[in-house]
Amino acid sequence: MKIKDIAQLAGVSTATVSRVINNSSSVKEETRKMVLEVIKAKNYRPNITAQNLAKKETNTIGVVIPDLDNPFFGKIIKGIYEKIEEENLNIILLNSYGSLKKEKRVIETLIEQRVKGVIIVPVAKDRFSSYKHFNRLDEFKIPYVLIDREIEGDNFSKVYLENRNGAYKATKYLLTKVDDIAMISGPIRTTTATKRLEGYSLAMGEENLEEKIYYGDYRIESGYKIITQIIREKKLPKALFVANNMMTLGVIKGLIENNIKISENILIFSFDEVEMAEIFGVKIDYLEFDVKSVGEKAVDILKDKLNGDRSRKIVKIPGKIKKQRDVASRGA
Amino acid sequence: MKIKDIAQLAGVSTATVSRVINNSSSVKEETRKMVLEVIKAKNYRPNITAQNLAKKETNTIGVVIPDLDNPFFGKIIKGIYEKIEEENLNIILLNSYGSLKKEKRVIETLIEQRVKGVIIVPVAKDRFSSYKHFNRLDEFKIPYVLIDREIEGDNFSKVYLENRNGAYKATKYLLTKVDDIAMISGPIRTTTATKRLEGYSLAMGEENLEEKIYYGDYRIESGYKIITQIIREKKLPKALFVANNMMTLGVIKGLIENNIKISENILIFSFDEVEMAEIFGVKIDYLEFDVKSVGEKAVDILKDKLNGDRSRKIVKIPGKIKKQRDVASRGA
DNA sequence: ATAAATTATGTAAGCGGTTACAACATGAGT
DNA sequence: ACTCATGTTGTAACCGCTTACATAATTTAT
Repeated sequence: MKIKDIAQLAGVSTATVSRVINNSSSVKEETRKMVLEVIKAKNYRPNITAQNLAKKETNTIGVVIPDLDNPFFGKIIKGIYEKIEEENLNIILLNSYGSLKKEKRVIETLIEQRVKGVIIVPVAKDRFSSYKHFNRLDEFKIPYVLIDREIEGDNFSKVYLENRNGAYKATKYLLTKVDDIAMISGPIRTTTATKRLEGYSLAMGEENLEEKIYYGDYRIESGYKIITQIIREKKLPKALFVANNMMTLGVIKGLIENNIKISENILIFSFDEVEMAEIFGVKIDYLEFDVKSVGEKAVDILKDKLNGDRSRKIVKIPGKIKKQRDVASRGA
Repeated sequence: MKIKDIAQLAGVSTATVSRVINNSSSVKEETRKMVLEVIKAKNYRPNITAQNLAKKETNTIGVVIPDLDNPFFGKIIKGIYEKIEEENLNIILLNSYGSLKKEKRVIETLIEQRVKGVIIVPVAKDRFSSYKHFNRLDEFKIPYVLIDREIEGDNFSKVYLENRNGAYKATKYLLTKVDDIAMISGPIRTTTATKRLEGYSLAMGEENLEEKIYYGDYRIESGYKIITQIIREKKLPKALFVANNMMTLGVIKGLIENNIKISENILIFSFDEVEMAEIFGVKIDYLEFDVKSVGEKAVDILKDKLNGDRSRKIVKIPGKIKKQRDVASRGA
């Protein structure tokens, strides 16, 4: 069942059918109705591939994520989805596996697909390693926006969490409680880690306090190892600012195993949300981000670009300090 | 830059270029090299839309999920992705939001896209409500496979977790420890809940033990409410078999809040994984499923169908009883 | 009533590829 | 040298839809 068949059945030309499908130029009300009836009767659906070819455009945008089953990215995808759904666009989802090589391949795929735009979590930390990929998109005039990870010295449009300021706020908050604050940082080769570290340093510096920094790699085990070592060496600070939620989980595990009471013996602040903590009765504070909005903002920017806006846009998602409800509620 | 341009530059016909791109019929080695050089030099990528139209097929499969940021589905998507990646297929991801109406719309979208196949988590519990959608796919000869949720009395190909037997195994396991086992079931309107309940009943019946069933709705709050009530009424069983991980979290929360020691005062068994438990030092047992393989198997089935296999395929993913490591490891 | 403007429709040329078919070149067999 | 099979290439139709342009039908203005 193609447009020609419908045209024949309705006794009109394919052009007319196309017009009613696309609501483009004027068609007599009577004709329109008739055509619609035939379409309905035959349960006809235009072939989007053909439409796209004829219109020289597609209705899909590419979304590139380094890890498909990470709920953090799930939320971002959700944000993207809800926004583009309204526009009748579709998502084609790709996994970069956090590898530069894969990222490159995946971008070529997106080019072949002639997607309308791209939203991507870049794997590279510095612009040199990934400039070329993104320039390829430029060649094909496919607009894109980077999300979540910053690239040092880039000039791309992007949206990400406020790392520096978030860490600063977090540390400032901790400083209202104690003055002995250590930090478990992410790997310094990542910009997120660097920025978060900067925020911590700034806040500590303002009070002329000594910094104590441990370097992890953003993963659970890393947080676990570090806290275990700290405990062994009996160097427990009054408060610990952990650069991401995964490492926080490792820290929590280590503390629980060693019977150290979180919030009594030590304050824990996680850079981002650890939703499970409350459920398990562990009282930590964290920065709460509207992660979904990362996706939403990215779509907004992409839409602007699709409308010809050539300016560079940067959106930082602000974090909100979230204090765990106190145990008081237990007895209630 | 289109195939014609490449042809011109290489001094051959578009047919020849197409041949080297597709590695279809024989092309003289010399010509092939030359064409490839031009392609490389010009960084040319064929337009897949055009290819698809000409070949009357697409390279995308549709994946419909009811909840984009649920890591459970994330794992399934990952499984699907890894399998289809090898085949040079792409995923177009759609959200049904667990709504029948949305599901219907989304299927029409997939039809318009003329996807090659569909993998979908159906929202309906009974076949009457969703038969029509799926028949639409049949009309367009688009093969599909249902995952995760069973539809009562259907005749579709599908892959899902072993609900009945899993629950049976779980209960049997608990029976080796205690004989006072209550169950928190999911909503009986879902087949998963019904099957899990059956498994529990069967095992209890075999021992002539009394069943004690509470009905929840698969969500955290529901588990929390139920356990709170049980505690208030002082009806705590020796063991509690909870029909899914979300409700288990609610149960854990309630128990912790009430200072009831899990595994000392009560045994908790979750139908599916609660990864966080170990981290937070909570000892529960659960059925472990290779969730990723749900996606993988679905792709296998889809591939068979694409190769013309018209048979109905059903795959049940087996669950493995996972006992939480004992606290012994703490001191070590 | 007639010209001009407007609306409704059809014709046919693309969109960027693939592929059936035909034509030509090459090498083997006799 | 001639025939035939095989390998290589080109021509052009086609995939299903959109749209510029042309034409026909209708309405509006005068």
